[in-house]
Amino acid sequence: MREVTLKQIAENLGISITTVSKALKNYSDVSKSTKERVKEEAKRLNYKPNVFAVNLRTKESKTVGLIIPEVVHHFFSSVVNGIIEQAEKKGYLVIILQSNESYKLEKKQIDLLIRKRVDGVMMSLANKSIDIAHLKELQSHDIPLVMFDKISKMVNCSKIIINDRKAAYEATKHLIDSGCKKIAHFRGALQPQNSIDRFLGYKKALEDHGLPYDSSLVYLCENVDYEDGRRAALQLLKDKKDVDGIFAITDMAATGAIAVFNEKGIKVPDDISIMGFSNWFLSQAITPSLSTVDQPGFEMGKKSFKLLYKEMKAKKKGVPFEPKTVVLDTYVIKRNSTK
Amino acid sequence: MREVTLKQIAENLGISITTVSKALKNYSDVSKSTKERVKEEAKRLNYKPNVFAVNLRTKESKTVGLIIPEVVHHFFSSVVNGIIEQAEKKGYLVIILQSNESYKLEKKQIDLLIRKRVDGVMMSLANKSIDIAHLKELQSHDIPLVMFDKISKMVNCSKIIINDRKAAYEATKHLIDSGCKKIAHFRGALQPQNSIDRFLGYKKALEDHGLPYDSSLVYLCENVDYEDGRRAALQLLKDKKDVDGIFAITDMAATGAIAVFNEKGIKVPDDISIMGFSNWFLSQAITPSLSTVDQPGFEMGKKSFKLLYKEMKAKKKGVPFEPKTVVLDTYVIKRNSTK
DNA sequence: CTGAAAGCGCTTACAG
DNA sequence: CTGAAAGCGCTTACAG
Repeated sequence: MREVTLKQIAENLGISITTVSKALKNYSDVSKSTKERVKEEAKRLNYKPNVFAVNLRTKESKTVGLIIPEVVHHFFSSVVNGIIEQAEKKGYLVIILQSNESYKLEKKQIDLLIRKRVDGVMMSLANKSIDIAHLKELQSHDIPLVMFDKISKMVNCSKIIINDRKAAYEATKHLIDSGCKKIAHFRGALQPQNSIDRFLGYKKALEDHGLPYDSSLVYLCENVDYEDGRRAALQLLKDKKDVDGIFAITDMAATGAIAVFNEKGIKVPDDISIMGFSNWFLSQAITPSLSTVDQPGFEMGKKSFKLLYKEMKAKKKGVPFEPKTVVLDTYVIKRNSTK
Repeated sequence: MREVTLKQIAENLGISITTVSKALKNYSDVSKSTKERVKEEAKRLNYKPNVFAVNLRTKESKTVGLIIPEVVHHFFSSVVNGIIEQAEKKGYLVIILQSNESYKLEKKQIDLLIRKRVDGVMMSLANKSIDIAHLKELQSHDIPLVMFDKISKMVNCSKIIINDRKAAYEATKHLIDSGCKKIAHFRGALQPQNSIDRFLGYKKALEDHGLPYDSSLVYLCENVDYEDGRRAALQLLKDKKDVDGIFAITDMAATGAIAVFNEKGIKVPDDISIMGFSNWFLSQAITPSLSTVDQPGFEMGKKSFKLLYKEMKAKKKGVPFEPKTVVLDTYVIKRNSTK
């Protein structure tokens, strides 16, 4: 099937390409009757504008890029969902790339998106990204950028985040309020800001409530996953620390711990209370169901695109745009892994 | 920052645009020294070809579309992962769209991808899609199509599937082999082929092993999710059917059932064995861990792109391409929810 | 080995 | 109200 062009419509109707183009775009300087004839013919031929040509002329692709550390991940897939739903409403398509938490790959993906001339980029930083040269490069091409969840304070762009420290504080406080006296923390890698912030929130909550902070109760979960949670829980048992509560950095790590306790016949929450973080689907499906902190992924995705859209629109109009930082609310969800 | 063009390089070097273009693409009819000069200057200026112009000339976008029912879904996100990893290797970008299991939306997404002139499309059919006019439309534009998991037999295109009937047969057989005598089935909606096939596999396994098929032991889980599994399990208990095994259409439904039994003090697998389907991450994290059938999402994504790539290449060369159907292996994974 | 020229299919400033 | 023309930035068949 030969693709239909403006030229073909023009020839069929015996008018110029210019007029056809303007008629289809409802320019005011085209007569009503001509518009009707053109639109009818376009419909009849099932005309679809050649986006390649439109892109070249308008210097816009109506496409945005999204870089996330991992696709197979409840939180990020929720973000993706929020983004593509919102983008669709505004007629934008979304190209998704993965960084696999690698700095090198993230750099490569940014470069791909620059080459592709996307109209904007949304991203959550890879754990191993320290340098931000690639983001500066992106911005030097005048491509609007929005960061979410894992951000860099060094980059001047819009950001959508939660208050990790506060959220972790409240999670820990929930354990304290329910009677825990000796609370361990399964923390994430040393690098990422949100791992640091959650740790600090935990520490602060202890201090504010008269519980001594003990660094030997902090276990490292490098990958914040199920296996890490299992390992940390087994180590905790070996250490015989007599802990009565755990605040885990993610639901996955918390789930690993619960699995270990279930196997060993240790009762959750009677013997030990467990608090997760994120409110992944998982947390309501395990036994006992997991108390956690809700992290609004879908909302974060939606807001990310909305902000990006605003910036793209401002850029198009040549209006200056002031980057914004939006902090989304989180809240503790009590289930059966805490008293 | 003004974008660098071939013209600029040509002017800087005092040669023609043609030669610059050819030098950068390593045409054999350009002198070595010119190539070197051009490449050096391109690098110095950080030249990036304008893809919009390249697309227009080559009529290729190096972009493919992907339509899935839901992004937030372990299986589909695994497929997405396989696809974008493979696409990246070949220099393709992936646009992801969601159908939300709706026929109308699926149609719209197909239309978007046609307009966008993607080089190819991969998709898993929405549950509510019966009509295939939109897929015919896609093919009439000569855009290669690969379907995976949920396919339509009416469309002549490459397909990547599993043998649902066989997989369900083996899952049921596993229950029988472990001693179950009265096995219920939590089935999916009546429409989708894979829901039908899994039901048929269940039925066939009973018949082949001398167990009577009893339609009152088949419970409908319209959305094949956690809530459906809970509902079905509660109904099953109410019905007092004295069942000693359940084959659930998905891990989610199985997980809902396990949660109900855990709450009611019914021992899994001692009182009742449960078999899931898909091997989502979830299934190893719950207590007891869930026996299931592994459904290779990542592999399916990889293969989907590979086949699509072959077809796109054939099309470009003008070589005829014969659609293939690939059936991926599945296997039973025994965990603690069965004896 | 180099380059002038046509053309991909649009959009839009401008002339009439 | 209509249309000729320029131009977006490439690629490539062709001439020299």
